[in-house]
Amino acid sequence: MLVGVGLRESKKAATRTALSWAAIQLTVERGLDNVKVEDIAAAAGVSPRTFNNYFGSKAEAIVSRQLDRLRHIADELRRRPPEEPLWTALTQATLTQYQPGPEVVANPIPDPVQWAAGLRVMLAEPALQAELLRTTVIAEEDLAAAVAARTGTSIENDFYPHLVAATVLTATRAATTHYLRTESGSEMEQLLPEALARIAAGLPEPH
Amino acid sequence: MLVGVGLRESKKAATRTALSWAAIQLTVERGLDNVKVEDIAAAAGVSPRTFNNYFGSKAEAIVSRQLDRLRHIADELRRRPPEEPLWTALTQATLTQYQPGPEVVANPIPDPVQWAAGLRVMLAEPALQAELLRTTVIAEEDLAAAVAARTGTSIENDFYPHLVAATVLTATRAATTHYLRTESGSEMEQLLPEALARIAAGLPEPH
DNA sequence: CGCAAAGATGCGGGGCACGCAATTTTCTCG
DNA sequence: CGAGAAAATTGCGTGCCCCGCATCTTTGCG
Repeated sequence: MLVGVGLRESKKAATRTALSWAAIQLTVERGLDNVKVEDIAAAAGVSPRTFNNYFGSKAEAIVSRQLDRLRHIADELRRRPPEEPLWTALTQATLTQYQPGPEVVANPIPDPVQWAAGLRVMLAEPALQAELLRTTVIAEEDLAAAVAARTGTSIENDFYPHLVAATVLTATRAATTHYLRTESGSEMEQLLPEALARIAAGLPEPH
Repeated sequence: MLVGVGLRESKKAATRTALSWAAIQLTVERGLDNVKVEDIAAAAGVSPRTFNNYFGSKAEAIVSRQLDRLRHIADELRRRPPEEPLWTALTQATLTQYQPGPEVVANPIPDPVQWAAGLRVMLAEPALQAELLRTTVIAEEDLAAAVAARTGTSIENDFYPHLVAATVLTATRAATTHYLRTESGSEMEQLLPEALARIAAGLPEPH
């Protein structure tokens, strides 16, 4: 049996997604400490004990979708034509992350304004911030490997690929934060290329 | 009464330091989940309940010294002469972090090799990684403010100071990781300037 | 010296993470 | 198809953590 196509695999994936999605939704609605693991499990139609078979903590469940998305960046980078300049490829690869996936389209948000407000509250939770940062470090490994492959550097001995990966992911985080801080004068599709362009230019002082 | 010089203040600071130090030491020795809050409190000569008056979690206690050190970077940056180029000042400011403070000199490590090994195990703990990353984000605010002051940009409206602060702190983290990953061919005093120089040059591919 | 403010402590509760063993579901192969 | 193997789900019990509240002790100040 090929991996990923059996009934088992698809059910597991579905449960995992349901748990993560339920965790996010409930947290955005009520706030993190008004959501018990019991609630999340119930919303996903599964026993409380099963929740911890999939995730080690509430925070991990909430953050898992973000981790999945960050992991795609490395894949996208590998997919870019090799003759493309590195920073062009990196910019394009990171931008793919902001195209809404099918699962978001399928689940339309009832009240976008209220949702955005809840999201901010959620992201202000220290425990979630910490876990969220950890996802970028995990994805960093993948991205560093892809950068190493593209630039002919070594993932084990060279500092370069790690530094580039860390910097790129930091730039996306900084762009996101800026986007949330200011009441969005500009969109991510504009902010992120700007950030990466600045970095590729060596972050010179403005004007 | 001036802040910070009363008996009360100094006792509080001492207790805080003792708790954090005990938490680190015990964790390096035995591993995170073989250390109970009770143990840390006992080692610091204080009741278990008091521990949580100072820190919200074990992780926070362990990480608090690192946070203190990162906070100094912004102060150091402000102390650099204003005519100094930005990236020179940033490099110097971050380097001060690696001069061992008086409390480390006073408490000599019995077995440096074993200590280093324990440190690695400790830093591999997911919960600690997460909390450690959070400290950099907290320090990032301070640093961004200092960068804004030096470059005449706005902490509220401009993206630039945040991007610079985030990138610099990420570089120090990447350098630390590289230092721990490779069995230290080079020291931090060499690695960190290299990282910042690469960034100031726009991270070009190494020929 | 005595009162007010602030910190330390003890107690108790809610909840989370996880090990273990039993049970149900899915897969594989004769 | 059907039986046994493999894997996932579940229930139960445990240890610990974090925090609120009330009380007691220490420090600060006039």
